[in-house]
Amino acid sequence: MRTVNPEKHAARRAAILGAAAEVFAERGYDGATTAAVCTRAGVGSGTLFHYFPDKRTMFLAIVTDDLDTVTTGLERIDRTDPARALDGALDLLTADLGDPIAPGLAAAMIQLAQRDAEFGATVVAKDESTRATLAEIVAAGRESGVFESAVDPRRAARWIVALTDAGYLISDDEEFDPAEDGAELRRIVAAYLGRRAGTD
Amino acid sequence: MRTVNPEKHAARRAAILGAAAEVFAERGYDGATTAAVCTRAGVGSGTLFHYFPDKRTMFLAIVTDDLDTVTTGLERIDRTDPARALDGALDLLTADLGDPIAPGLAAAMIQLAQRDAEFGATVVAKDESTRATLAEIVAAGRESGVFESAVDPRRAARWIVALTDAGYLISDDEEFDPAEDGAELRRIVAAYLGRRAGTD
DNA sequence: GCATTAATAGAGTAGGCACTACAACAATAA
DNA sequence: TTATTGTTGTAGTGCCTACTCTATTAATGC
Repeated sequence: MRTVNPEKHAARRAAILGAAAEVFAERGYDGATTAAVCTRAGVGSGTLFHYFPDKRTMFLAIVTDDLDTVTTGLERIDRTDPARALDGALDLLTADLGDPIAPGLAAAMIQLAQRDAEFGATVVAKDESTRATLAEIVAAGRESGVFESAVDPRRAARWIVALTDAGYLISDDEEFDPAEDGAELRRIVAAYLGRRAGTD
Repeated sequence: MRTVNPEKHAARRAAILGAAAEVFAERGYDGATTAAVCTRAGVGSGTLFHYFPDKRTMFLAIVTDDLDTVTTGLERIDRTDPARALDGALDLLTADLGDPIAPGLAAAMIQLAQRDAEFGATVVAKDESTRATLAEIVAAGRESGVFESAVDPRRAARWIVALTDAGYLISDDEEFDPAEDGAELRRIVAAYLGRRAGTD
């Protein structure tokens, strides 16, 4: 008999996923070849398909992990103070702004979501929960008077998510600085919501 | 003898480009097949490659046309009044917000720009000229006191472009409304720049 | 009408793709 | 050691890709 070594298995799997994420980010979903992933991960194709049944599953594993981190994080946010809750939400949404593969991965996601109905549905679902949480925070902030602008909470939530997405798209720019531009993003959101001075 | 009919040639070429734009938007650059373009345009592959030497040239023709429209438009903007100039620039940047193929095309652009150095350079160049124009408008507005926030003009220009890009990203959403959300985008920019009330 | 040649379709081609079959290997349990 | 079984690499396999070749059609000038 021989038993499985779950640690080694998980480590190898993670290494392949890391290499795959880089390739997907650089070449997009269709542009990424399994051969390129094998080369970068330093494994043969037999090994690759021993760990993952197909290319699509590999991509889903990368992306849904990232999305889950955000959505579960948002659920755990303490919403008693709207200003703090907003800060926490923005922290989560902008957590990977410094990651160089983030913009490419985001573009690949958009691409596949448009064609793959099942994948698109899961992305929309995750997005919806993010928006719902943000909308609640915005609504609470307006009621308590912390946010003074007359924004529609749902529309505001959509735009805040879009704004963070936009951050990822420009994050491969030479002039982009994760810290500075992260702060700028917060300033834009604060101005948009009419956040009272001294609450940040 | 027989001469070329430039009108018919141009018309056919435009028809193929239109079909190609749809396919590129739906499937991304690598996902789009020339066969799919042929089917949608209703031509054989021989015809397709009679009009375009290869797939890449086809994509460049679509994208550079779009980019040129924006950059040349921005150059022609009357910059005497910063508030009006900003409005005009935003009009140009958000002109295609209602176009259903815009988000897919944008994603395909990002994807190819990351891998194709020459194409990436032209995209960056166009982007740079857009940013430069916006930065000038923002700087002028700050000097004249129309924009009251202490923003860095270049950074603000980058984020305004990012914000319009964000608009395209969410424009395939069910809840998206070109008119309403276009207005919301202007509100965000106005709040961000601290635009004095009554100037819009 | 006739010659010329642009325009077009469609079969064909070489290469690259995701994925598989399989043999060899290596780690464990007895 | 030996049997067992997860793990790995190599050499495919058939399909799909961008693109080409060639024969045919049809529009023009004389």
